[in-house]
Amino acid sequence: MPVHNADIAAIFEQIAELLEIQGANPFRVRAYHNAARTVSEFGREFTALIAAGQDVPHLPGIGKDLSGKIHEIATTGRCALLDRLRGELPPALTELLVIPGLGPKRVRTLHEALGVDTVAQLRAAAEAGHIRRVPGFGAKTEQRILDHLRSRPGPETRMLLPVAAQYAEALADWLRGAPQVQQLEIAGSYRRRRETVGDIDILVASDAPAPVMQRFTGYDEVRQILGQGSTRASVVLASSLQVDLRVVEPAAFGAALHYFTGSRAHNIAIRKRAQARGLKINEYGVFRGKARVAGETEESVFAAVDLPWIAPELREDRGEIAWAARAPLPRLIERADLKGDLHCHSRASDGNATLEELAAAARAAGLTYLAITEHSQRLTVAHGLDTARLLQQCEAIDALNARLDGIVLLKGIEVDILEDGQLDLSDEVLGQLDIVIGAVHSHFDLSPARQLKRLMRAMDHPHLHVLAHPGCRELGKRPPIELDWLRLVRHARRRGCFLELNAQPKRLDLTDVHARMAREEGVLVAISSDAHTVDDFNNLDYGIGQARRGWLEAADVLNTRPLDTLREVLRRG
DNA sequence: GCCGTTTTCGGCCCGACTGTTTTCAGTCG
Repeated sequence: MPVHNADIAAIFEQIAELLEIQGANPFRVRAYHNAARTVSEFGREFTALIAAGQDVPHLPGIGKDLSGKIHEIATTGRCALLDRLRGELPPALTELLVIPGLGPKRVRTLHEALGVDTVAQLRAAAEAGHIRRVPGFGAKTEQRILDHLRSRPGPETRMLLPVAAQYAEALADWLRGAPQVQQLEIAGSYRRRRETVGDIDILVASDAPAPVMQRFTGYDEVRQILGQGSTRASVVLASSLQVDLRVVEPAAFGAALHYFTGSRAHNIAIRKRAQARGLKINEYGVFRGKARVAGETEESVFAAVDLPWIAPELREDRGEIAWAARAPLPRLIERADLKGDLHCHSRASDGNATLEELAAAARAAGLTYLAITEHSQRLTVAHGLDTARLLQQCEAIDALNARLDGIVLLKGIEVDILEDGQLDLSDEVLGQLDIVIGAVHSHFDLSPARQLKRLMRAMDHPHLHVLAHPGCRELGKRPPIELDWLRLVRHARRRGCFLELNAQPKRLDLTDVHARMAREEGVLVAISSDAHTVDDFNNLDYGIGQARRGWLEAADVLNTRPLDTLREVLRRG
């Protein structure tokens, strides 16, 4: 069984949790948590690197010991430290940590006092009334555990960004109705434009917190109030979305916004930087001793630690701080930079709009060209086009272009990449099109080596311009295909191919990490709506968010070119 | 366990809220 980076990260997470329950040095615990994150975000598979005879590369927070463990896990699939810890503590104890109110200390106490090692044993102990008798516990804690276990809401679910947006924006509007609200921002991973969000963080500036808090907990979608203080409250909405509200005075809004936007790792790094300058940063401002020296705006907070403002999408502690300290950050792409869209479907395959309707909607969305890229014949469920139908559509597009104003339709196809890397239509017909995007819609589970070979072979094809939704994932449904991404990206570079960043919120494929890899390797990215309806051009906003998380500038994106430049770029040698 | 314009040792971000206490530990973000 191949060992993936995700497997290494999972082992580090479990080591961290078991060490925590053992009461180990919290900074050692944090080192393992950090390492898990770094490993899972690293662009290449360690197993592949090591198999190629290379060393584990130097990564921040990964020293001699941890890089040795990465090597150990990648080559053996096991980790001696984890095996030892599992012998010392029942591994199932870590499953208790997800229960609200139970952290490492209390889990350990329950283990020692009551012999509780599993969720089932915890439930039995709670039902028998044993937990309330343990020192440090009480009736309320016991009840809270029981409530959670009885209402067991299944595995932790994260919402797609546009789904969360509906609930979050409505609640934000409701809060803005309070006259005491002076400023309001939805912060957290929502503001960082992560592809999914686990909860919503709302920040309000107000001189009168109490009525704001009251309005918040009185919102009619609130199902449960998890906690409520004078400046902070947590609720669960009927949709199961958790929302946290924080109210601060206006003079602290910038500091609080920075704090509440995160990511946590970014915040920690910024606060460390402040420490080194004799400053302290918290949600109330930047302080030298007791004097507040900054905090009204985010810019002032960054300036206090000698940094320019860093866009929320970059705040993941992926090198943005060191970068900003020595050079200008990328000027991140914006929606207005997009000149066209290179992927959509009409009624001819599985879309539900006509060519004319799509053209009008694209023009209304500010675009000047739109590639029509139906599925190809192999995808029968989507009414994929064979050669005859494709040529018919080309004629229809020519005719339509003659009448259209302000937008040009490009003749294209989303051609299926077959299992062996061949394309689903002949060279002859593909050569007549303006643009060919290729996509995998089957055999997602080939071995990484075969999958890579398949995609590289498809890219070798002289007429293929863009590899569409390269990871083939659907968030929450289908995992990405497995392959060595750096080799794929470098092959695209050699062949003059481009990689799509599919902007459908359920896909957002490329990932942020791979988009950044493409930029660093000099491969242009196409941000495409994959529209199937006239409303789907709104997807482009989500694609832009993902692209910004991948550090992309307008110049890194294929479809920021005006049409004549685009045509030149597509004519690859 | 990591890391170094104070440091190879001794630090490591910071505060709100809850429940169980009677001054605070634990959890959470």
